[in-house]
This record gives sequence, structure tokens and C-alpha cells, in this order.
Amino acid sequence: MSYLSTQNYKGARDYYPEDKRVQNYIFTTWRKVVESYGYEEYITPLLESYDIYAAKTGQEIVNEQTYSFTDRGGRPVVVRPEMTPGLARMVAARRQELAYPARLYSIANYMRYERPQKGREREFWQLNVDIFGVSTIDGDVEIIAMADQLMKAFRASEKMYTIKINSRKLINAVMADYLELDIMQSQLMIKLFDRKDKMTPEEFRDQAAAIFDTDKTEVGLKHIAKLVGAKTMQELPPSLLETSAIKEVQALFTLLRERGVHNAIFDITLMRGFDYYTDIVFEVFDTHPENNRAIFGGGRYDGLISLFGVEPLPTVGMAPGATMMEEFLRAHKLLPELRPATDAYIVVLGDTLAGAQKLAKRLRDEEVNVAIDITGRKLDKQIKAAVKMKIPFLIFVGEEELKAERYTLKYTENSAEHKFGFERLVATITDHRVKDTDI
RNA sequence: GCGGAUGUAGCUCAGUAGGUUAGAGCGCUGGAUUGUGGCUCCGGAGGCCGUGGGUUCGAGACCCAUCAUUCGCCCCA
Repeated sequence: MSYLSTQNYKGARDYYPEDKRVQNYIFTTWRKVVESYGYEEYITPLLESYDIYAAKTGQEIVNEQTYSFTDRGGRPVVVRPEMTPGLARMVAARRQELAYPARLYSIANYMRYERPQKGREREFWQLNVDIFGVSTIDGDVEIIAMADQLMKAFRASEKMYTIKINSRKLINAVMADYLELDIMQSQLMIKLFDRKDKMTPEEFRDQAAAIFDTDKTEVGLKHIAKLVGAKTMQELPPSLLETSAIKEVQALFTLLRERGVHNAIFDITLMRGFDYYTDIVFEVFDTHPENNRAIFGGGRYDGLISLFGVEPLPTVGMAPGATMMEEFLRAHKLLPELRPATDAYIVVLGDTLAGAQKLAKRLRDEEVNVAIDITGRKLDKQIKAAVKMKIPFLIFVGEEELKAERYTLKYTENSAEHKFGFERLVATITDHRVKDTDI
């Protein structure tokens, strides 16, 4: 007979306790930051009707990259590949009654049928943060400032990442008025801008030239050179500096600086697909030479909930993924030493299990998380098991200890050992825990 | 969907030109050590050499296919 394979499903990951601790650390940090800005958690169902995804542009993506099936009642459904449509459905359903601005977040898993590669899995976890009902730039500022705060909450320094910002409104003006491209050409040019970092300057120039009408190529290339060469907005061609889009971007940068965001830069080649974003878009980039890529991004999408037949709502959101976040933290050595939730392991000596169980219960009543060795095996085996589980404290319980009500507490990291009465035992363990998690 | 790289013990890998019972380090496990892990010493388990086919007297090595992992392209809501 052949045995079952222990291999997990392609692109999906098992989280053993040591992996899950990392994931929990990321989730906890996210939650702490967004809740500090007054965002509240929600969740939508894992399955959605096929329609709400098909309604968005890019049906090809929906058909090829979603897990979709027909349920037993003949309804076409998809496993959510992202949060936004489900969230839009939720908000649209209570369009009139929600309190605005509505600040909402969720941490959930998603599935996309794609070829897995570095930083991309078929099942992945994301934070989604959105603010509904703010049409001014202050909404964009809040989300981007929060993105910055997320990075800082992981102890990232400003040298480790940059925040690239662009404006879809500005791009549209650039394509139509400055480069004089029609809609088809604009789309091609936007795609090309998006890929700019993946090619040599020569390749970029040649491909750009191919997009222009032949009689406009020369002028067009000159204009492109000016655009791409602009490191700040001030270096942009004067005709563009007069547009309202650019003034908005300038206001955004000023406000970000006031909020303590110092590493935001303007980047006219930043695109972020071209589905539903309508104005400001941004991306947090890793500056580490070996992980030079986008960590996450977001932007403004003002039209989405009108798909559900209700009044549109201005919306800004972002969606950091756990996979990229983890890679960033590893690349910059920012992952702290993470311990299990178990504080202590009771090593049972001789025939004292009953007494040790009583002690365990008393400790649990004091909110100490304690595991007890119930195997009756030799002492060194018990210790090894606890050390392997990375449990910080050992408590030795034998005849002597039970009689005297003084227990030997051992700190596994440095082998320090003391005899304590119950109160001191609890205090020592609890104190250590507070220090350890509050690094 | 397209292209490259890689699959030998739990992990990292070695395996010469195709030649007998497939190796190392680490890890695991038992003991030295019946109230103390890491160090040391002695023992032990663990391999359909990813899978299927082919070439050959003979394949872990060569060929084909396939699956998986991984990097990149496309795409990235």
C-alpha cells in the first residue's frame, strides 16, 4: 500500500508553533497600530458570490486566478481573493446608517490561483485598512501616516524603507495633455512605466518610442526623459506644476512631514495596476539591496461601492501582506526572539504528580500559563522537552518541595536557580513575562 | 501560461570515469548519569537515491517523461 503524502497543498503553508508565533507577532503589531488610530475590526465570509468579483474590471483575472466553484445549490461562488469587494458590499448595504468617517480594518486569509514565488503564496494573510467618507487629502494623509507607523511599530528605521507616492489624476493629465497620447497608448505607457525598474534605460526608451505616433516620437521621448528624470515635483515641467492634481500632491507631502513622515518621495512611475484607484496611490518599498521591492501599498478609490447601486463614497485604503512583512523583518533582522505563551514547565520528581497538579492549578489561578510533565519519565528527558519547546522557566516539584512549600525555579536561558515560596514564584515568572514581551 | 535551477537520511550536503552491502556532519534516540538540559564518551534507529519509463551485463549517476521545490517572466485585485 502507499501512504498519504505529508506535503501540503501547493502555495499553502503549515504554521507550526514557531511559525505561528511570528505570524501572531505581525498580526498583533498591526492590530495595535490601527486600533490606536481608532479603526475597528470587521470580517466578511470566506465565500462570496461570483458576481461581485466579476463586476469589477479585469474579468480575466477573476476567471484565471480565483478558486471558484458551484455550490450544491448551483450557485457560483469564489473563495475571496481580496477583501475590497466584500467590504464594499458590507458598506454599501448600510450606506445610510454607518457613522462617518467609517474606519475599518480586518486581518484575514485569501486565496489566489497563481504560480507561487518569493513573497507570493496561493493562500496568504493580509491586513486591510480603509477609511470611508473623507474626500479631502486628509484621508490619504491618515492612511499613509499609518502605513509609516506600521513600519515603525516593527522597529524599522527610516533608512530601511521609502514611501513612494504618485497621483492617478496627475498621470492621466500627463498622458493626455503632456504626452498627447490617446487612451490605448496611455494604457500601454502606464504599463511600461510600471515595469521601468525591470529593464535597462535603453530598453525603456525603445519601448516608449514604439508607443508614440511616428511623427510625435521625438518630442515624446524628450518629454518622457524630463518626467522620469524629475526627482522632486519641482523638477517637473512647468505646465504640469499648474494642475490641481500636483497641488494636491504637494499638500499631501507637507501634511505628511507634519505628521513625522520623513521618507516619502514622489515617483511618477509608481502605478499599482490600474483597476479601481482614482487619485493618490502609494507603495512602501524595502531599501534592503537583496529585497528591493514593494512591501505593500494602497491608495484612493472613490467609485467602488456605487457598483451596488448606492451613492458613491470617497475611500482610501491599504493592504499589507504578512508574507512580505515577514521577509522585510527577516532581511533587516527585526524579528524579535519570540517565546511560546507557556510561562513554565513543571518537572515532576518521583511519585508527586498529584501534588504537582495542585500546584499547577494554583499557578493557573494566578494567570501563569503552566504545562506539567505527566509522563513519569526521567528528569533529564523532562528538562530536554521543555527546553526544546523554548519554555522560559522550569519548576521542580518533588517530595521536599511539596513538604516545605518552596519550589525550585530555574530560568532555562542562563540556568539560574532559586527556591521560592508560592508568592515569589508567581511574581518572578510574571515580572519576567512583562519585560520580555515589551521589548 | 512561459523560461532557468534543483530533487540522495528529519536538516545541510558528499557520492569520483556507470561497477558489489549508499556515506558524512548536524539532528533524533538509548546508555554512561534513579533530583537537573547544553559539554564529553559509547551504542542505536532512520534511505522504493522525488516518481514512472528507457539505455546497459550493471543506473543514485546517462536519456525521456512526470511531479515537486525554487528563482525569474506574465500578472499582481
